[in-house]
Parts: sequence; structure tokens; C-alpha cells
Amino acid sequence: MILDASYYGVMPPVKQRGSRRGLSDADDEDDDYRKRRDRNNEAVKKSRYKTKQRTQETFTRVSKLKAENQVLEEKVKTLTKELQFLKELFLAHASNTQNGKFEGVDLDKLLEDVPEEKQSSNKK
Amino acid sequence: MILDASYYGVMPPVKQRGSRRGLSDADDEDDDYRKRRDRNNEAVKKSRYKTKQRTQETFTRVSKLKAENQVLEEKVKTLTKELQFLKELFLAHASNTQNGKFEGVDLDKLLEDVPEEKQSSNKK
DNA sequence: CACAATTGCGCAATCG
DNA sequence: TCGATTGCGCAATTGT
Repeated sequence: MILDASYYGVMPPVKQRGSRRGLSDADDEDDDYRKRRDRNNEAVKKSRYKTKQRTQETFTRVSKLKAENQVLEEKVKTLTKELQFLKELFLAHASNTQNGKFEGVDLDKLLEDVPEEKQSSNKK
Repeated sequence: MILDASYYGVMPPVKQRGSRRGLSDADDEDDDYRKRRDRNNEAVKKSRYKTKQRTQETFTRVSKLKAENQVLEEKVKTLTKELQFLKELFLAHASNTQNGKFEGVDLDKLLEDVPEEKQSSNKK
């Protein structure tokens, strides 16, 4: 924030022009000033354009991520159901055989979560 | 986009003031003008503030969605591994029993995708 | 028609 | 010195 009150109403970087030479000094200095102003105006446009682009891209990004998220969410749902189904099938069969064991594995424990030590054998 | 060349350099909504009354007409009209300008300047600030807020929120949104996405991605990965493991276990056992059948279900087909008609029984 | 909100733009200060 | 940013005001335009 600008606290300097002199900010308001301050004029261009006037380089102490005066009546030194009467009329002619306005030429090169004004030209110079205008040139600088014009260049800055271009820079401003450019900068603001870039900002707008970034903002736009960010909005697009949000849309894409939301879509991606939905897909993943659906995937998780599907996989969970699949797993649930298999788990039930598993347990149903297990109860008909060896009191809770299947292939020598404790199904309840197995199906609670991923067996960490088994992941190495799943080198996809 | 502005195509009207007269746009550039146009002055305030000057209401045809002149020398009608010499000095006094500047008072109320200028006051009115200033009031309008001030109000607009406030509106501009407000509007730009809102825009900034929205933009900022959008950036935040992207971050959150990215994080959410990673979690979901991880979840899918985990569930997939789990499923893969069970499928192998399943098949291994099945081959030891009834030539590919388990509980009367064709495992290969079952494990390819979610059995749609079974979902109704999974009312969780 | 009045008024707030939005938008394009230029100026000047400041940053890098 | 010079382009890039940023805060700010003005005026045109749009929306209520």
C-alpha cells in the first residue's frame, strides 16, 4: 500500500524541465517520455495477458481434475465391490472346509487389508 | 474490443458545461461528477478484490484436488493389488479342485470384471 | 433513468 | 537502463 500522500497527483518522472531553452526542450524529452510510456503500456498489456492465460488454465485444470477424480472414485467403488464379493465367496467356501482357513491363510486377516509382504511377489 | 477510434482520448461524460454562467456551474456538477467517480472507484476496488479472491480459491482448489487425486490413485493401486492377489489364490485353489470352477462360478470370467448381476446382493 | 459491477486501458511506482 | 508487475483511477459498457 502507498502511504506517501504525494503519490496521488504525482506527475510523470518529469526531469526538471523548465524555461531553460524556451520552447525546444519539449521535443526530445517528450519524445523520450512517450517512448517510455508506450513501451510500458505494451509491457502492461503483455503481463496482463499472461495473467489471464494462467488464470484460465487454472480453471481448466480444475475441471480436468474434477473429472479425473470422478473416474477414480468410480474405480475405487467398483474395485471395493468386487473385493467385497470375493471376500464373501471366500468366506463362504472356507467355512465349508477348514474352520476359517483357506490355503493355509487366515482369510479374515487377509481380507482386512493388503498383505504388505505379498506385494513384492506382485511385480505386475 | 473497442473499434471506435473516438474512444481514445474521450473525456469524462462532460455534460456540455460551458460559460453559461461564468463560474458557478462547476460546483454542483463537479461535486456530482466526483461523487460518481468515487463511487465507481470503490466499486472497481470491490470487483477486483472479488476477482482476486476467486482466482486464489481456484489455485487452492487445484492443490486440494491434486492431493485428493493422489490418495485415490493410491487406493486404486492398493485395491488392484489386493484383487490380483486374491485372484491368484483363487485360481490356484480352483485348479486343485474342479477344473476351473469354484462354487460353481467361472473364476476367469468372474475376475475379469465386476459381476453386474451380483451387485444387488451387495447392498453393503 | 439511476446505480453498481465489470472491463479495457493508461499512468506511475516498484521490482528484478 | 529496461521489461515485468502491481495499485490505482478513468471512462465505456453491461447488468440490476
